[in-house]
Amino acid sequence: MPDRKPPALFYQKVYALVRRIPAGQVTSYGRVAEMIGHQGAARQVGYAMSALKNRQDDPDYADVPWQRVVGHNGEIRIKGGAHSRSYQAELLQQEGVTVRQAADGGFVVEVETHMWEGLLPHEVDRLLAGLSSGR
DNA sequence: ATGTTGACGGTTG
DNA sequence: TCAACCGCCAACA
Repeated sequence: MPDRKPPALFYQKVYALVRRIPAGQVTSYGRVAEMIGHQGAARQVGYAMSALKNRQDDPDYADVPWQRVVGHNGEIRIKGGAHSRSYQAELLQQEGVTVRQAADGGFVVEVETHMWEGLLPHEVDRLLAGLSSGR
């Protein structure tokens, strides 16, 4: 059952910012939280990513590049089993991101070369200005 | 209003 | 080093 209610404001902020991550680069849950002014809310950013799977057929949210958000150390943290993690790794590799496979079978993005610099505070302000009112 | 739930991140032993 | 804790805080029941 897809979720057709509009997402809560916090989620909208997360999605708006994640859409700005350039292809071929990544950022972390914690950095997303910090940039939108919710320092320490990294887990909630992950929760927002998880909620996207209920909106796959909603054109307003189907284009959010969720695969570009990883753990602060580059670790792929998506739940849903090994298949989901290898899928995220595959999507990233397709856009040119270096992903290594760790000894334990997990995947780790090479953050040293692919970490996104992020947006400046005033750029975030502009991006998030007047959310909540529209879709 | 209150308790539970996490696609986190930092600390501890 | 690495696993186990534990604080975090918005959403949701």
